[in-house]
Amino acid sequence: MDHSESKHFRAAVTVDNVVFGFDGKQLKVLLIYRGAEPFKDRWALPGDFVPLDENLNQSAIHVLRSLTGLENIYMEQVHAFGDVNRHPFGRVYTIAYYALIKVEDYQVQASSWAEEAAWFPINEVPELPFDHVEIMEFAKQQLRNKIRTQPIGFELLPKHFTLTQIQELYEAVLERKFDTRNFRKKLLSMNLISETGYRQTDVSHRPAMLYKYDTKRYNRFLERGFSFDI
Amino acid sequence: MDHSESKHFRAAVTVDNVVFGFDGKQLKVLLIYRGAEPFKDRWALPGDFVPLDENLNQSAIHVLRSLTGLENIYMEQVHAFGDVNRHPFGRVYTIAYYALIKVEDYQVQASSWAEEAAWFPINEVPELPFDHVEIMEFAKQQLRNKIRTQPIGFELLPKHFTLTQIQELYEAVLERKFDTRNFRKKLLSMNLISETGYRQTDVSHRPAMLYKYDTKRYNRFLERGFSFDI
DNA sequence: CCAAAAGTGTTTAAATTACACCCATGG
DNA sequence: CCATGGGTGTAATTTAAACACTTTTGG
Repeated sequence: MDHSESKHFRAAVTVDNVVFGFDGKQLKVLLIYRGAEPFKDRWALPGDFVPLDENLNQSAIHVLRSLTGLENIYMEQVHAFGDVNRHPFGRVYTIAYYALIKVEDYQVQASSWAEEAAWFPINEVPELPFDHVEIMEFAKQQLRNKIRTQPIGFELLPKHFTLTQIQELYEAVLERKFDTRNFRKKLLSMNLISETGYRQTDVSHRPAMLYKYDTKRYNRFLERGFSFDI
Repeated sequence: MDHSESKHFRAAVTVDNVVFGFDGKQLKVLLIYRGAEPFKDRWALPGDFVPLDENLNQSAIHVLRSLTGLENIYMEQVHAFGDVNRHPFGRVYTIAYYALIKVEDYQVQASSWAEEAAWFPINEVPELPFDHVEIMEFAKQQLRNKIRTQPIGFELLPKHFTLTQIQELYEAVLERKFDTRNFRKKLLSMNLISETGYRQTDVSHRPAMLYKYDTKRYNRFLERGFSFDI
């Protein structure tokens, strides 16, 4: 008996990606201009159907690359959305993923049925189709929870970074300011990062020390979680 | 054009529920004895296909009731699992949910295609089919994360409870002991619970004060999250 | 009066907060 | 020499941790 013909095998599954980008100042989100139905000619989260022969997690990565050109991005699952009428074409579930990347490290290039791909400041996104507003809110909340309990943020900075860069990242994501001294004290006391010995060059002020992070300690923290209550 | 006939609408979606039960001493998980293929005659998480006309979250509740008789249980989504070969019948995604309930408050009764439904101590579960081991681990981890950042646990105790009951719950979930004095100090300082004025009766030792929780403050905490680092 | 669990305070250590000025570079 | 962001320390407060005995009830 071919179970694929049974009454249950009539659903479709998509992935929707919430790619947050940090440009050194503010938090942005990557949207595409849809060149296909439904909701053609609308800005939306980059998402597409999951092929039947592709694993879910893999598909999120592929869909993102296909629509926006972004590659080698670590994405984390957020939540599954499955209301009956969330998609006009039928019963379409979506699994949302999110990532946080450094805007200037990646080249965004719309392709496939995406006509454009562009960054929007997190507080200035256009009206979104489907349940994409809800999805974005979920992802934003998860990003905030994550950044407070996991040492996220290092992997998305350049290999060598300044303490100010990390602080600005945390401030952008959590939408609050930190005291520089206390922030550095806390960050350094975790021994997750160490000086490279190099400094910034060509800046018209005192050049900042460049740091790198300690992969081993970092992974240990990832497993156990930590508390970034500052 | 009937999009439901398109190549993408050939997937099925199930929900799998990880119901943790607390019996006052240890943490258990609810399994069913499968009376249907695949994996007939095996213990497994209570899960089933989501009907095409039912919302995902609703379905988790219905499936649980249908298989185990459990009603009025608050369930939270854990994660979506979607590897290509996770199900022998075809492309079947599953969305995992979890709940934490008090064992003695509910009557478990297998029905539908479940032949039995029973509680297993969390460290003595039989071999599980599908990717149910992975799902359970995910749920366990999420429960632990949750209990440390949200005041979970009150809603699953009786309306009036003793401080010792809460402490035992935390100890069971987090698998560690707490100092009674410090635990109480911390819990009471949050002002989430208050004395009812009543005490235990018919216990052959000093009767404990019964507490209730303050729904308003509780909800405020739920929104903001909190840190239960003790 | 015995058993069993409830209940309670203090001291020490650690973590967090608040806060203001000098430093190094490019132009 | 000016503008710019980098960089640093200490004191006060808050929070967490360790730790042992008395109380109340039923039997």
